[in-house]
Amino acid sequence: MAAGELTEAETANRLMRLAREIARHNRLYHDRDAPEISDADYDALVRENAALEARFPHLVRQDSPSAVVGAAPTSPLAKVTHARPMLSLENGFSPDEVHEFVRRVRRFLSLPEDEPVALTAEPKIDGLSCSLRYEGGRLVLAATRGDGTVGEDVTPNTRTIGDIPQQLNGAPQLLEVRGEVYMSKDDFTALNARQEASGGKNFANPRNAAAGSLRQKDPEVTAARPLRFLVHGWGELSEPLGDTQTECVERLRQLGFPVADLFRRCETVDDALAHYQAIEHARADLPFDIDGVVYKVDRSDWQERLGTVGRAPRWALAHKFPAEKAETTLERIEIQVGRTGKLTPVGRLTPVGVGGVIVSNVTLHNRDEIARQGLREGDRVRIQRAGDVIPQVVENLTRNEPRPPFVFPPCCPQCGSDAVAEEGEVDVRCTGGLICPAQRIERLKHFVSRGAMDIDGLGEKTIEEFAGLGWLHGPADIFRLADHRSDLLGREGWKEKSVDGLLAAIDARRGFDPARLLFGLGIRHVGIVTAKDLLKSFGTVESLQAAAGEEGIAELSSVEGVGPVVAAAVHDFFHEAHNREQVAQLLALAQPAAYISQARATEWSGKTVVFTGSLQSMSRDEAKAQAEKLGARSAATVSAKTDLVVAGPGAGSKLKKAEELGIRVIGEDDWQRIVAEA
DNA sequence: GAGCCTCGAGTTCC
DNA sequence: CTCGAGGCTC
Repeated sequence: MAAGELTEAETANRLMRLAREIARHNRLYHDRDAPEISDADYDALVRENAALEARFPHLVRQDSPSAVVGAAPTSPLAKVTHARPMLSLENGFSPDEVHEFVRRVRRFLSLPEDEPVALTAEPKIDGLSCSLRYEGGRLVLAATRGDGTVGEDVTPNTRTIGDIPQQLNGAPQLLEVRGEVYMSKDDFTALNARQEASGGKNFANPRNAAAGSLRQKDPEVTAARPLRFLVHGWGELSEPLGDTQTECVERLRQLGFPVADLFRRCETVDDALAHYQAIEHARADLPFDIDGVVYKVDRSDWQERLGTVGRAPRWALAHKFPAEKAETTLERIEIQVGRTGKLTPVGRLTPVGVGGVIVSNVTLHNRDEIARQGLREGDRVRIQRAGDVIPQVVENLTRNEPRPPFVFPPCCPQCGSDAVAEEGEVDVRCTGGLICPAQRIERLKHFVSRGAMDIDGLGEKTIEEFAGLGWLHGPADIFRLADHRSDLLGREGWKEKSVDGLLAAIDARRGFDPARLLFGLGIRHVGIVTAKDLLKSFGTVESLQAAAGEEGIAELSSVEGVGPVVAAAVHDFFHEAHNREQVAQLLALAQPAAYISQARATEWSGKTVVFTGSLQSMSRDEAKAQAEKLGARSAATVSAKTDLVVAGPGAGSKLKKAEELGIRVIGEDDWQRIVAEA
């Protein structure tokens, strides 16, 4: 149906239908993650809409799909698990923190104070990280960072980027190059001008433009976008690239990868800080956006020893530029109720641009924070995006205006129960528990959320819809949704395909990971890590419940990482009759699998190692990190549970105790041999 | 008893 | 991503 064949009246009618249709597909895609039509079909609808609007500009609707922000879904690209995780970086904001970083490095490696620690320093480009895998010199796989473990396959798209070589000469057999895909400031401006001219959507900033351009299903779209690439690291390798970061980067440059002009080796912290200044100076004139400077320990062997903590390497630091700030008006203060009953005040702002995006909401954290800043509705405020992501109020510009203070509600705005702060706590909580509809619904959302049961097609909106119909009171009811199949089929937006898709997704979670089910219950202080720790000790949710019942606090506290507060929370949860009832139903309906520890089973998994005496070749932290890499734990004191003691010179009482208990004692050299073999 | 590290909880925008 | 709290180490 070409635009030219329609009369004006027919066009208006068609535009109305398109608006309705596209909005419905957006809902299906975003809220339910259960699209009914292919991306190509969806794109065709959007294109038809754009064509009609271009031809009849005066017919463009208030609710036009082209005006709705975030309307177009990004295509679902294939998922790729990284051979080695793509790490994030620790952030620092001041020269002090950079000095502290190097001190930490020295301490960890047991280096003397005067041992120089050379660093590399390079601009931190504001684009998106990408991993390029070359086998036999050929580009075989390109993936976005994603969550660091699993990214998206963008191989065909990266083949259209001129900076990225398709073929390497003299490269290692296996080489995973990592770097930043970005768009230059000039190209971004030009692209937006073109988008405007063709009626397409504007991008908020070069970063979003780069991300949107790379994550395209159709590589021809990517090809038409001016993307660039700069190398900054590597992943899996069949052979080392060099002995230092500088050498490795130089090798990659010779292989044909672009390296940032401002990449430098710095002999001392002061050199590095001077280079930071130089980069900050050059910032405005650089062709691309940057948000800081990245320092890395230059020596590869030290990088290796330093390893990682959490999801960041110990050998790198991102020194960020001060956050951009903006002024706006705090129009209203609203109170949200979370799944734990916490009342969170949220500020609604007159929308304002900060750091490349429009911000209209800001969290005000809690009652104390509002009081500390003297915030009231109508105040002018200065805001910034913390770590360039989460907006926060940094200053109340009109706090001296004589107006009454904001009154924090004494009751839950959702259920009317008392809202109180516990002794010594800053958070105000609704005391209504499951009486409170907000808490009930938030808990259900948590149960199906990505980190917990992760049920496809059961998003927040759907939970609200079903709870509103009275179908969901507790998590167990989710496994009974099949009973409502015919009712659901009668509802708008639910066709046979989407209903059966949802029911299949729920069925797929029977026999699922018990740790995620336990986490999904939403017991206070029990996140995914603690849930796993508990199951490691108790095996099943049933035995955990049994242990938590009578006098359970002591037994729970014996679990590593569980102290009196967490133990009491678990005990309290299972003490409540309706929780026990829900859990019983849930276990019967969902029948979670037996818990399997994720850690690789080695001869060291689960063993406890104690280091004592002074260690020569490594610091205590490094020794611990080595033990954890083997799957073992390190403890401070020798007890009957200790499996191995590593004793250095000067070991005293712990060594004696180990001998008394007949525990295996080895020296540092033997330990290093064990580590090297593993 | 103080300081460090890990984990949990809440939240923004796209 | 940040903040605070809980748990552990020294």
